[in-house]
Amino acid sequence: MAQKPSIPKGTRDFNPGEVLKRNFIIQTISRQFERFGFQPIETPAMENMETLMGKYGAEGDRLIFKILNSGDFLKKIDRESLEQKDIVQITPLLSEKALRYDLTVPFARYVVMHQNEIDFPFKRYQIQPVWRADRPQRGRFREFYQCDADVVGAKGLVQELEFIQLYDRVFTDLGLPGVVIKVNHRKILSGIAEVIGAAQRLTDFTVALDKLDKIGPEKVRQEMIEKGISEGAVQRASALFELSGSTEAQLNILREFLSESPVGMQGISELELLISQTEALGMTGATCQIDITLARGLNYYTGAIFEVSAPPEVPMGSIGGGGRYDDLTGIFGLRDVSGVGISFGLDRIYLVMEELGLFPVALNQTVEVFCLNFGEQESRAALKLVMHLRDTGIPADLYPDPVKVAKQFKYADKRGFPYVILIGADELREDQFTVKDMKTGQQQTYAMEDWQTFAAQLNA
RNA sequence: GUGGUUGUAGCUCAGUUGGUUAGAGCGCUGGAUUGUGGUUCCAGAGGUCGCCGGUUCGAGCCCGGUCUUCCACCCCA
Repeated sequence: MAQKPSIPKGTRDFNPGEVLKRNFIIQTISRQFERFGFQPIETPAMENMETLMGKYGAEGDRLIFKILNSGDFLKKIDRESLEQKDIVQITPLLSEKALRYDLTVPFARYVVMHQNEIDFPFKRYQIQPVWRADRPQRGRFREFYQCDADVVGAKGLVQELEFIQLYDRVFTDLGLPGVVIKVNHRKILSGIAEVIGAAQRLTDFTVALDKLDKIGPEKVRQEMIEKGISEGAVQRASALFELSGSTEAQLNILREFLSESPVGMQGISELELLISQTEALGMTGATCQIDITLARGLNYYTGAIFEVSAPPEVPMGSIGGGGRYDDLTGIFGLRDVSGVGISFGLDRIYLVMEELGLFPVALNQTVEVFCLNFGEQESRAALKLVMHLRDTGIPADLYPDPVKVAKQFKYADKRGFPYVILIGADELREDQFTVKDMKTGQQQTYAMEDWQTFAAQLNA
């Protein structure tokens, strides 16, 4: 009995039209990555459990897909640990591999393992799927693609500057308007926490602050207090909740607020430099603005942080993010390697572009010339012509069976082929071929030896 | 992980207070002078109503479970 086929929750099939559009995005991104000097690498879908666990916080560990060991793994587990039902204790015995959760941690592992072959500073890009055991929602999948570019072994602020330019160029090439690149600096956040006396609760503070534009100042205050930040501290921070105005004005207020915090002041001067340099360089489409509420959950960031929001008319959350992490490879034993990186969320960019109708229409027309099949003799002549066209670089195809002409035309129409070639008994006899323009319906006959004339017209 | 939501033909959906052989549009297949598609006309195929169990004389409809979809949290691309 046939079973009804299905695929796991949060995963998708991609049909030909979708793949062409996804490839368009991937090609646009990777072209710019290469133009900016990044080199491609790939890493395995699965990593050792220890490589991933503990890198994304307690919440992240829960979302890592674990791979069940092969063989009689239950034999190794004693009755006692089974009966205790302690997941944390038993998991390492059941599973020693997991699907990668992002591309940054595998990259850090890669850098450490290949440190002797790598010429630093190393600029790499990587476009591969990642997996998260999240609950699927719109723009949220359990299998999705990240497009990452990172530099390791470079401390200068010029890298951050380059990443803002890279974001700008990619979104310009994609034709996605209204993209805003929000920047902040982890040291500013540390400084604020320090000044208000909540340095111990930096993560709780930033996570709550990050929600400001979503839930409003009142709820943010509430959440901070619930997380154990003192009312006095929250009160002091409140002054920053309504921070607005020009970049200049915001920085001035921050400078005053953080004057007692050397760390905070350092963050301000870096951010200020970044913004002014970006303005000096100019952008081709996107805009760049300071957002001190931008926090980004991943706690390995230590310097500038970026986040790219979808255009306001499409509710989608962020379509990219990144930042500087001073010690990502430290946990794998390689100290003092500073890194900066950004990521593009392919699947969300796809949804945004689809919603706004921004994909070039020409993408789905793969085959340009389609030859009908009138029988054995005729199709042999047709195939010869098709091969000539293919060798000229024109995508051409031949219907495989000599079925009814109406059926072949119907097929050509549905596939959207712009030109149909007929070589029937008449054409074969006269050594000719007839071309039908499917849009206008007009037909023209060429001598077989003049096929290059036809090919030249297509390319014109 | 918490709370809610959805599931009927390939697709989009109807289906009255539980009551005979479950419908529509689109799509699909075939036909309307065997070398002409996208428009028209005619005919046809296609469903164990997500799955498992329960209530009932009787369940697409009620109840429980499960999977799936989408949404809000959490978190994030």
